[in-house]
Amino acid sequence: MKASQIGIQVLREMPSDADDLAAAWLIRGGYIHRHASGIFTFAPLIYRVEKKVSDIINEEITRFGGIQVRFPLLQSAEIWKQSGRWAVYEHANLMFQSEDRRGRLFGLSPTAEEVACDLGKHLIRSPNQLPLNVFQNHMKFRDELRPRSGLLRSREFIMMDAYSFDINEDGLDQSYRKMRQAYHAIYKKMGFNYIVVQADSGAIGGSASEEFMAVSEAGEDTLLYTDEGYAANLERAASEAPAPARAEDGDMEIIDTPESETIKKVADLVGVHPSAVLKTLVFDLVYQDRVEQVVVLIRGDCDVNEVKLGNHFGAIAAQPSDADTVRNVTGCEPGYVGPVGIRPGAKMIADKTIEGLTSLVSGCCEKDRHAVRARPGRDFEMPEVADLRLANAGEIAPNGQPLQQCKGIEIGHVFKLGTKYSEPLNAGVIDSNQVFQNFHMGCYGIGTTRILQTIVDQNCDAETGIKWPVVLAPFHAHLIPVKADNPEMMQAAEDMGAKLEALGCECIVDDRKGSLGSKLKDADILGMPLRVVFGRDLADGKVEIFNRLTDEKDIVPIADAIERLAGFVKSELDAADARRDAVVAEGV
RNA sequence: CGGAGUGUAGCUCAGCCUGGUAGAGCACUGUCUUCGGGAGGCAGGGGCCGGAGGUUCAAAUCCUCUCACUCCGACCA
Repeated sequence: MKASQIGIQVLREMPSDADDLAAAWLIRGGYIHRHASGIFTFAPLIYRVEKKVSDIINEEITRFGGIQVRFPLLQSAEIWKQSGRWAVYEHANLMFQSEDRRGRLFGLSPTAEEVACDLGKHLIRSPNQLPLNVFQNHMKFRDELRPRSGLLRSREFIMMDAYSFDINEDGLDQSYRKMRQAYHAIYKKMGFNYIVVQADSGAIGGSASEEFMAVSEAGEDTLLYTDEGYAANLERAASEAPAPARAEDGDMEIIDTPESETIKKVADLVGVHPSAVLKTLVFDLVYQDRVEQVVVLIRGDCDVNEVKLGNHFGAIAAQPSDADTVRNVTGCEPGYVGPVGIRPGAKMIADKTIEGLTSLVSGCCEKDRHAVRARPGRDFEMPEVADLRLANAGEIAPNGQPLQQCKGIEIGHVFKLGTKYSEPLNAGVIDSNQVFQNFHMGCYGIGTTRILQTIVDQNCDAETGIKWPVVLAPFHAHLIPVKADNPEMMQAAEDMGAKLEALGCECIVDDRKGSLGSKLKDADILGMPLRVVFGRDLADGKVEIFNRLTDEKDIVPIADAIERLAGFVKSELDAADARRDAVVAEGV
């Protein structure tokens, strides 16, 4: 393929507004072009990568039992209302919604549980047809409040989404494990550095859920993990809270604490550790049809995990209430709220960190005053207790090991949905006992376009550019004749290109005019793993070959160059397959 | 949705405060000289200065309103 004929345009400077290095390289390399906020055009080179990524995904999902289908992008509001998610997405304002000419409501698919469930309902008439696992690799639309980081959070993207149908939980377990295995095969083959973490189910819902996270500083998710066995998204992670400071018992007393609206100020003023202070917060619980408030009690040195709180009450979301709401609920100024003296009838809940504490500094719902030596159960009623605490690095995980922290990009997610969708959509089959059973469903997502940028993220440096791994590179070798108008150099490059292609090494011949320096610079940025320069050594029948992945440079005869380049490509592709095969061999 | 910014050539930006013929570098076209890590000369093409109103003899520049985009936060497969 000739470089002049496939629309290559490398920018001289970094795009000024990119917040993400990998996105900046993709834009600068001319791989992607921003059309509007969170919407991109894919140029020919990145399209080739997308194709390779999709091929690997489709092949492995198929290997592990998936069967490819196509779901509508434009989906009727009716089915979303049946599952109850129209309101969820409306609340988040996340779905592109519009009307047809007759005023019927439609939404652009942000995900496809409803239509998948509907397909299952029509396709499956007998338990003998189970399990079924249908998947597609297609566009998704989400009207993100704030698109950012190039392809990592865009409003239009490609996602592989799979939906499994089983007749009972054991079947679902099996389907779930197979997909999990398929994911490992896919990410190993692509060469990702990733970990699997326990996750919150979010708007999709369901029980078990795990995320596949590419380890990256550019990631939006914070992950907590231990050396062996435990890893979780911060919003889901559990840990033991550090032991609280000892506090002196005694009778409760109300004291003056002027201008002490924060935990730190109160603790300093009274002369205790923050862990001896009771933190009292008011949250809005957002439901489909209403918003309620709840007062949360937690130890002063800990923070509330809003996801855990929302999940506990089955709410769509939990968020801190504004100051006026706090006043309405508690009858006092924010900063001095406490269970002591709170307006009667307020709904309350306590985090586990409060259990067993006998002497706390607490707000007493009077401005500039606090209660000291307040005892739960004696000085105020102890409400329901739950784990609502945000875990921190350094604390002890459920497996007894200390938690470490890193950032991650979510490149895949697996969910056990159970009957969350099949029940409201009335989807299922009659089992062998003549009893109707709702499908036990699983759903599974891989961010295909997100992978494109994540691969760059893990395979680039800030100074020179991208270094595509061989399995996903748009082309394997970048052939550069020093002078494009020198017939011998051009001919040599084209000859070698043809021979390499025949051996499975995809080539791009840089036939563009321009100095060698500028072409090498472009090659650095574009990041093909192999490079050949046809120049002064051609007189001796030699070329310079350069391996960007190993940094090896050599001047060798043309025939040797062909052998080494094709050999390298083959060994890299074989290695990728071997990584995949190792996963397959593990079995399910 | 809160906060902070930015819209001038394909890209990066200057000009705006203090109104007076629309600029630079890169990219692009032609040409000559170069020719192994972003070469140089000459000649060119490319703009309703985001849009709409206003003020003015005169607006990229001042005023009002709008739209778009970016960053931080909130939110989020």
